[in-house]
Amino acid sequence: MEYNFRKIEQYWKEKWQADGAYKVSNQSSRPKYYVLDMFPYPSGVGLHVGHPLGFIASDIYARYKRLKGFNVLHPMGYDAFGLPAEQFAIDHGVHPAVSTAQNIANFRGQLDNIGFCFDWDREINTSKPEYYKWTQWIFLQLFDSFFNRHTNRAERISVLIANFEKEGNKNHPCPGDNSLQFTADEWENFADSKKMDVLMQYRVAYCGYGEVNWCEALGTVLANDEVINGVSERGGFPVIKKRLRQWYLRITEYADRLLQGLETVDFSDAMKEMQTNWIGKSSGAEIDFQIKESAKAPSLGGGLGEAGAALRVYTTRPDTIFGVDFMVIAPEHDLVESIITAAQKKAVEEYIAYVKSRSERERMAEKKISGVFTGAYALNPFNKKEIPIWISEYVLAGYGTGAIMAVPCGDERDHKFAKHFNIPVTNIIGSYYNGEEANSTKEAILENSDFLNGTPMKKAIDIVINKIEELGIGKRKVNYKMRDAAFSRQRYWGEPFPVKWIDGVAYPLDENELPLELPKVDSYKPGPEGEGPLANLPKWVHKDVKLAKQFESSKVPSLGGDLGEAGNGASLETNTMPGYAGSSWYFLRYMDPHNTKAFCDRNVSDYWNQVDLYIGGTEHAVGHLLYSRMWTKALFDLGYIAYEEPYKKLVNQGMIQGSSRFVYRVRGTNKFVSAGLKDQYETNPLHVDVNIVDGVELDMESFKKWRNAEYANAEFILENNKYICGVEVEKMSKSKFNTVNPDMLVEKYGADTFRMYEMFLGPVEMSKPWDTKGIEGVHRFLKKFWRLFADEIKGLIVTDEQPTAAELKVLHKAIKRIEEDTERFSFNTGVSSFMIATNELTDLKCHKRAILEPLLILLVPYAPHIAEELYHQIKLSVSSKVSPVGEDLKGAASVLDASYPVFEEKYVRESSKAKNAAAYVELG
RNA sequence: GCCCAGGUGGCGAAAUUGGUAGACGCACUACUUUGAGGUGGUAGCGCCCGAAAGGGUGUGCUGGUUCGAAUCCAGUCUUGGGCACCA
Repeated sequence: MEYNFRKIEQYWKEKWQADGAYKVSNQSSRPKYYVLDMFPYPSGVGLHVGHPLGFIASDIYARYKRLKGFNVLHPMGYDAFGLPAEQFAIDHGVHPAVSTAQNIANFRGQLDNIGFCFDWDREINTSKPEYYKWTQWIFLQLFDSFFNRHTNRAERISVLIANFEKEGNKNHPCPGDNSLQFTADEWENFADSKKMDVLMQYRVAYCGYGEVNWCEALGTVLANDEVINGVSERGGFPVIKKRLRQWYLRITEYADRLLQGLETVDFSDAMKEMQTNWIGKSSGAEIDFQIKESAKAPSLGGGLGEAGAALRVYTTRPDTIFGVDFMVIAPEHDLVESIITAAQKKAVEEYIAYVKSRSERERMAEKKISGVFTGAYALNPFNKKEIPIWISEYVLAGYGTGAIMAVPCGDERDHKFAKHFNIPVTNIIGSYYNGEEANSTKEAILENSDFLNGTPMKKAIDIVINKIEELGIGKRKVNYKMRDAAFSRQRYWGEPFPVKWIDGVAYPLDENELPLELPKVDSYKPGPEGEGPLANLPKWVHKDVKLAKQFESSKVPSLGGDLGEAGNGASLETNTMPGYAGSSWYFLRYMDPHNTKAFCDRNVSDYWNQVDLYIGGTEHAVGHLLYSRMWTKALFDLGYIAYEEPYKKLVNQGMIQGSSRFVYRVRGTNKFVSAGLKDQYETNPLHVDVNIVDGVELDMESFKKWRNAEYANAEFILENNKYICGVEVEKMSKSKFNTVNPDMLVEKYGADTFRMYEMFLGPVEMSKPWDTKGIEGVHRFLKKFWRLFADEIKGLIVTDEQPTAAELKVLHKAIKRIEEDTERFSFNTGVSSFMIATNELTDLKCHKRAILEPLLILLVPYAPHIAEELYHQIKLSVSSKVSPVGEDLKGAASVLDASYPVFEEKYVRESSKAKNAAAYVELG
């Protein structure tokens, strides 16, 4: 009886499916546990080898928890909206729904190969109307809400309206426009459209304007990633900044709660830090600097500030105000136009044109200092010192007020700027400043600082803030680096907004009109004026959609005219939602995936509660994780769920990178030179398929046959008779020929070996290049493990003999270590622990059931197929004395359900005994 | 540029957290099983000197703290991830 993994895995795969072994009920007397993977985007290249890493880890943990007696929810689905499918459609004319369905089928096949315990009845797909109906529904809830700063939570917009009617907006200053103030009477007299405009500036999901990277030639908006040196990555066309109407989520209102929530969840410190930095809370002050009247507009009254505008800056260090040697404003700043002097006009315009071509990323990463003087001066509010105002790309319009007061002696970037443009530096920190480098200390005693001379900096911060508040030229201010989340895309393959525009006012669709289905299009080309492809469908855009009843009842007066009539100017929103819309709430849908009445039944979401364990990559640290946390908080605020943090514990799996191999072609020849000798020639490196390279040694015959014998006539310049390839670690990608298909490995070694090998590679959290070397060792372990149970000739050799002390010690040591390793997600050492126990039992020639069976059950999470098989072989053989070889196992109860309590009651207790025994041994 | 993480034999790594560095596995070498190939088994295996016994040295680099550092601190180099329209 040999280890025929193909037969075994095939058998159990089918049996589990037939038995519905992984079906999870929403009702159970067992405690619940929710293990969630970040669902994959079903890309055309199939499941990449990094995906299984996280999936296997979560699968092991889910199975382990099930062993421990929990009712475990462990679902899988697809984040199916997104740009690549749309780009594929543009390039190949295949509808994204079609290519996505194909990709999903492909993914599913690959996943099934690996023996996961997903409950496939709960599969979700964010691009299906049944799913995105609820994404749209949640959007409507966000649209119908505002963030009440007094209660610190989202509330219905009707609450706000009632408040406006009673007292205007004096207690609810407008988050979108600070200067907006009105009384109850004024509100009452606003035109309907004005009321809607005002409300829009309060909504949690709102429409506004924002700058985007616009490529005229491609007719699309581009990500910063897709812009390189001012031109598009695709095609190399010029890219400029363009102001477009955009939807946003008012995530900034949740900034404090997003920070506080971090204290209640079990994320890594690094993850918390990244989110904290992203939110970027800082406290300081906003200070107005008067602008000195310039020559071109002489002040008649002669008094300062009479007609002069003020430049408002945000600073965290008001204590350094006497060290301000210049001001810098963002090139997009509103004041630029009005303050530049005639002499500087040309230079400023040239500079702004240059900045327009640059992405935000480039602007921040730029080492070269650039900027231009406006010709204007601001006045220090305390000593009226004249301060030159500059423009530079390192100040971003979106952060703070888009203007800074520069203190070169205390800020490195300001210092470099000052040195570069020969601006004299005022030293206010005495010996802390050496003239060469800025020093951002807070310890100095201030000098050259007027009334602050002799004051320690830390004290001075408050003194200055109090003073400017007294003088009415500024105020204490908490600032966040985080901006509201841009929530619209000018694309096709995403959720349509359930919004209708009438005379420039946005109205929500009625709930019963959902889902607003994505229409079929013939062309995926963008619409006019930066609108999405949907704008090319006038019939769809103007189709008759009734307005939301909630609006008629919320005392926002009706719109006049019969909306059912054609020609009322109503049109549907043509933008679509971004990729993160569907993924912001999907963990809830898994709980109740077929519900047609609600996104998730409240009783069900109460039962499953938060995700106990969430596994996914750090690349989502600040995107998806923050958005889904915010959506969860909003749903909580509005009373739809009982908790405001989605994920209790987060484990970040590392990224599996590709290990690329290169050959070096001597320029202009058909000769390839080995890596060690390549410096002696002029060469071009060429990616070569990792699958025809053994380690670093090229299989030259395979190379000649590679790519339809493109290199059939290749000649090689060898070192030590070998052709050695160059190695580089890169992202895994088809074009780099560094992908290793998991299917091939499963075919060759079996799913159990593949699972254990992926874990054996190293800690789950760590990134590492994929390397198939070593998989043999894991496979060998499984064969060796099998031989503890079965002999090739004799068949099953498990006995009912009493175990010896030495054997028990091996077992208990193994149980202790494997349990600890599994609990702390150290699956690599978990696998090692299995290997050690197997080696020791082999040395002891131990084939006793009392030892082997517990070990077997412990193996279920790691290698479910072989464990189930052996478990049933023993059961049949030892209990009925019937040789199980070739026996039909149908009808045997699965270890996956019936037998778990056995493990729970019998072996866990022995495990704690083992701990005591181990402690005793150490002492004695 | 800014934020986060990593760097230990030829290779993947371990060291349960400041206490014998390199468990476990790969590769390699020798022997062994087999008609042969594969498989299985035994032993060796950080580097340097040495036949051996033994000695020296060793966790990216430079310093520091400590009786003691892969582990803590400062600086530095380097690789990977993120930086808001990739998901």
